[in-house]
Amino acid sequence: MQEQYSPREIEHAAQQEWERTDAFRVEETPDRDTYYCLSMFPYPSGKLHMGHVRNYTIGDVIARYQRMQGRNVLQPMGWDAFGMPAENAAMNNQVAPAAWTWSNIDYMRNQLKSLGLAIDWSREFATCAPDYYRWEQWLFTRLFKKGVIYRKNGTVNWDPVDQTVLANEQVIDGRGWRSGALVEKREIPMYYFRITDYAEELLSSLDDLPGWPEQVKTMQRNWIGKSVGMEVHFPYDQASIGRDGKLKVFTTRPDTLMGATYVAVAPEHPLAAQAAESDPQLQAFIEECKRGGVSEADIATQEKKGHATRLFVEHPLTGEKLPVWVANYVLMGYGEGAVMAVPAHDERDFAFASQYGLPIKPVIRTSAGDSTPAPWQDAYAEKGVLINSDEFDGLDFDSAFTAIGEVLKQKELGEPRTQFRLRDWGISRQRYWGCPIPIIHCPSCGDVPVPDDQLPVVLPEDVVPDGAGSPLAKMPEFYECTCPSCNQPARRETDTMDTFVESSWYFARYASPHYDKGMVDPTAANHWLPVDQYIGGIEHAILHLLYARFFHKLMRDEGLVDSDEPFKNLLTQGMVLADTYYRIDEKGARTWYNPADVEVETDSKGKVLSARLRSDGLPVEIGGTEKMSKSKNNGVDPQAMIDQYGADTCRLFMMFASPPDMSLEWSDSGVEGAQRFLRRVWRLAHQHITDGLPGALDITSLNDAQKQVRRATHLAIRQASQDIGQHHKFNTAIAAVMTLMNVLEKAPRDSEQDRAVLQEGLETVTLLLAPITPHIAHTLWQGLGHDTPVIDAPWPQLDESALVQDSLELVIQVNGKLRGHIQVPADASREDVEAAARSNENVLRFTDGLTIRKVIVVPGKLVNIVAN
RNA sequence: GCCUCGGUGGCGGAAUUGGUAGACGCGGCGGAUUCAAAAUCCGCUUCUGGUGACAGAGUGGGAGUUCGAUUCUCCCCCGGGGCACCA
Repeated sequence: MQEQYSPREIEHAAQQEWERTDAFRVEETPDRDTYYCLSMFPYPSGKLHMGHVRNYTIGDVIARYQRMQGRNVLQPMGWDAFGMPAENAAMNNQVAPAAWTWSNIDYMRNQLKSLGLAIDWSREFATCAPDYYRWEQWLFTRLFKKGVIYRKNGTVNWDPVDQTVLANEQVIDGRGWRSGALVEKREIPMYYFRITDYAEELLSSLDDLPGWPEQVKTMQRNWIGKSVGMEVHFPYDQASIGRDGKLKVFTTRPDTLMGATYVAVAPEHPLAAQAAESDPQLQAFIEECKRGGVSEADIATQEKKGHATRLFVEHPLTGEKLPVWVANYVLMGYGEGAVMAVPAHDERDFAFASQYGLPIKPVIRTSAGDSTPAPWQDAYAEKGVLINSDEFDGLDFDSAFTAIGEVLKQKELGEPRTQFRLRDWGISRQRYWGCPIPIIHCPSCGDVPVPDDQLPVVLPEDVVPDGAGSPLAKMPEFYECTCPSCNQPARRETDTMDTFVESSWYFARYASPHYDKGMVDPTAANHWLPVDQYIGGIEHAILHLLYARFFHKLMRDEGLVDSDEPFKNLLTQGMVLADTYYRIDEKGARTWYNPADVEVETDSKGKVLSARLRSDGLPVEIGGTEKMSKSKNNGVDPQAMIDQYGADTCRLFMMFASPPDMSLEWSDSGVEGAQRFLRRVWRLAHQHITDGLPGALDITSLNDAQKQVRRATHLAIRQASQDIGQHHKFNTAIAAVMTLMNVLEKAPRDSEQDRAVLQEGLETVTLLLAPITPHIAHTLWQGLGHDTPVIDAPWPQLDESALVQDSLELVIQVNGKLRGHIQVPADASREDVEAAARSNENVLRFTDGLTIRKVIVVPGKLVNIVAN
């Protein structure tokens, strides 16, 4: 072992040895305990950012720790390779998305390898490869035939200038991000997954996931949003529009039905369109509602507006005429796209009724009384006894629910129903760089799925999109085809799939990544699945994780996997945040500048005053702290840090900075300290090894000093084992090793036994650090005299007897305030402890003139004397 | 707007889940070593008052429960994430 710690050399050597011995390649070995450790695969955006380093180091620490527990650990890596950034890069640089993506993958693969991750690279794949997405298309055709996938209209953001559909991210303040044009809502046909058919199961099986954070399960439950309520029909007979019918609404408060004073429908509701046929003003209002983006955040924060129609519906119980309004706050996507409005007991309806002068009729006795004068009070929404409701007066919520449900059922005007907030998953995208939807539109046969023997539908790879419309729709050589059932000329679907589809099943593909007879090899898939530990950003808590759970169930129902859930344990990593900086051009478009290119001015207290771009010295706007992302250009490239300090230092620094589930504002202050710590470990080990390795440790003949050192070693084992193995708190595990090092550096090294105790300490430091800083651990382990590599060494065992102490220090409090410390024998009785506390000098001083009322003794911890 | 998580020294964070607030590290200050510097080592470092022993205050703000609250309860403020086409 060299005297100087030189990360570059030892990291290179360790990585070469792992590669030479294929150290992380795994196979299905039936007699071994398996552990599938999976980190969310990256989008190949160009370079790694700190969030990636954090994510993959966490995964690697867990994988290596599990290997030291003796398990057969699978840790794969791949690329979520389809997506919008490739199209944007293509437009900016005139490179085809495929070429851009593949070169990013090559660069980022090298970056990942330089981090020394224990990955089985033989299983690597990219989702943009036809032998991957072929099976996605295969599953699509199966599901389409089963009716799990269907076609209907959906609403998208339309940029009238660029003549293209925009993603929500591309709509900023209601305008297209490139054109600056006001965005409109537009209805187009799309394919949908019937995820709502699985809503009940997706909800209930959350209870079978004790290894998931409560926070994520809560968010998913709320997202699925099961509510029990009533479907209520309001009949209408409208000579003016020549149609009869029933307006269906869903309500969770049928007990307030007698207080309904109007109904409101979404602007997209068919009844709104009917009413507008003879009403130009209403027509104009509906047009106005089309302005702006489709995202819920936009819709929910816009001003609540409504417009009366000339239509009326009948109250299902009283027959009273209720006016029909069109309101922009009613969402077409939830329930029936129509609501019954009870202004007296719903805050939003109350505001709307007040604004438009609609009647407010209280029908519930609440804690605020029998009436509902303005302003709104939260108590108005309470459940209570019914009033002003004829035959239902005096009933409480539950009996009113039942009674009103029965009457509605008799009249065939409604019945109890469960409603989910969850909507079916629309997956059609009018984009190029995605998996083609395997459907052929035939004038006589309709939508025909592409037969298995014609899969995959290969995406042409040399296209450079221009940002106007869908490129595939302009390529006859792609879309012209013949119908598989009737052989007549037909047109291939030119939409591609949402990229969430690829990331919904990749975890299963890793079990048999090169299998060419099916989506997965069921034997391999069932060997590895479910994933034992899944690690990824909290930002995926809902969408990705819900879709992956849904897909796993779809695959189960196709007989491809046996398990019900894909991820047994989930660790949601907090995001790495960084400041954002931008400038706005004359069109209103924003250009984002990387924090590395910006100079920040602060006052004497460190408060940020202004920021300017280094290259031109001119000011930039400060956009706040956000997650590192391509779109805000605030990702910090870890490469410079890896080059300067090495992978171990980066890994150590990143793991020491904070616990994995906490969000982290990026700052590199402290990297030096991580490096300094590794140098100290190296130096002590080097000195120890140079002195010659000691003989065996004899724990029966240790002196007090040696016992203290050995106690420190086993305290570190206890702390690190809990922190890494159970709580995934790597920062405190590292702190424990640092504390141990502080002891070892001062430990005596004179006798053979001194040095045997130190040997145990240094071996412990090496083993505890092995998952976190694997390269230095690899070298130290050899130096400490071991032939087998540290990756296969067992995790150190705690010797409880090393922790035993003869005496303890207790805290003495008077009235809860710290007043002193006493040293007592470990086996002292409660009486002895109390007596020692009472006679403490400081206690006497602070209780002087007071009467002692109570003495609380917490064994091994403290004594609190209550006096007044 | 809705759902969810968080807020502790100058900074990152710790606190065995109701029992010594600030572990461990960064930064800062002082010292040793050195011709000098780097590196390394030692000491101090929450705030206020005091030369000091020490005392008081203190975990976003306000109230409460308790012998004792960073931890539990209620109200409020601020920040992060998600909101179905960023991934």
